[in-house]
Amino acid sequence: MIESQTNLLQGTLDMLILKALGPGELHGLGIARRIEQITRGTFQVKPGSLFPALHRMEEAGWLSASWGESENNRRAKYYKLTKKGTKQLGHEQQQWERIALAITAALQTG
Amino acid sequence: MIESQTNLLQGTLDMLILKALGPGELHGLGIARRIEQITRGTFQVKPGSLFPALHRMEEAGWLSASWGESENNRRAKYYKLTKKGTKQLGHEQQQWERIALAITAALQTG
DNA sequence: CGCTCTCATATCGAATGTCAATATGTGCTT
DNA sequence: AAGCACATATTGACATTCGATATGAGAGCG
Repeated sequence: MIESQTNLLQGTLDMLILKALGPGELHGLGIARRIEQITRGTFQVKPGSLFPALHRMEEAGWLSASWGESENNRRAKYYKLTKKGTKQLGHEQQQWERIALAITAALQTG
Repeated sequence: MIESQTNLLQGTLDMLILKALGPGELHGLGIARRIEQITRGTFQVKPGSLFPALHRMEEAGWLSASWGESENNRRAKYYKLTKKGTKQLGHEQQQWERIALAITAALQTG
C-alpha cells in the first residue's frame, strides 16, 4: 500500500475548508475531495476530522449550510462561505504566510 | 501591549527545538531564545510548552541532557542532539517542505 | 542581613484538534 | 435481496499547547 498522504498539521484544516469553499458551495465529502485535489493529494481529510470541523465552523458563523441532493441523488448538506467566513479566510491566509515565512527562515538558518 | 507573537502551529515545536540545537548545546531557556531569534520573533515558546517537549524528546532519544552552569552561574540543564535527533531533524524538515508546498499550492489555487 | 528581582526548571489543569472506529441510512446495481 | 458506495454523524482515545503556578538559587541593593 502506497503511503503518500500526511496527517494534517493542526490548525490548517479550517483554512483549507474555507479555501475549498471559495469558488462555491460543496457538500461535506466534496470538500474533502477538493482539499485533496488542491493540495495535490498531500492531505486526505478523514470524516472524523471533517464533520466536527464543519459543525464547529458553522457554529462560528463562517459557513452556512442547507440540505440538498448530491450528484448521485443522495441527501447531502451543502456548505458555503458566509461574509464572516470570507473574512476569516483572509485572516488565516495572512497568518499562514507569516508562520510559513518564519519557519522557512528558521530552517534556512546556518 | 504589542501582540506580535503567534501561537505555535501544533507539530512544529519539535522541529524548531531540533533545529535550534543544530549548532551546539543549549539550556532550556536558551533554546526558547534561539527559536525566537531564528523565527525573527514570530514564535515565542512558553515554558509550559518547552519543558514538556524537551522531556518528551529526551525520552524519544533525540536529545541528551546534562546539568551544568548557565552564563549567569545558575544551574541549568544543557541539551544536545543525539545521532537519532539529527536524523529526526532531517525527517521533519523534509515533511515540513512537503506540507508547506502543498498548502501554498492550495492557497494559490483559483 | 533581608529584600526583591531575574533566571531556570518544573508540573498541573483546561482546552483544543485530530484520528480510528463505529453507526445509520439510502440509492444503485446485480 | 444482497452488496456496495455514498454521505453524514458521533464517540473515545490521544497528543499538543497554553496559562497558571511553584520552587529554588544567584545577583544587587539598602
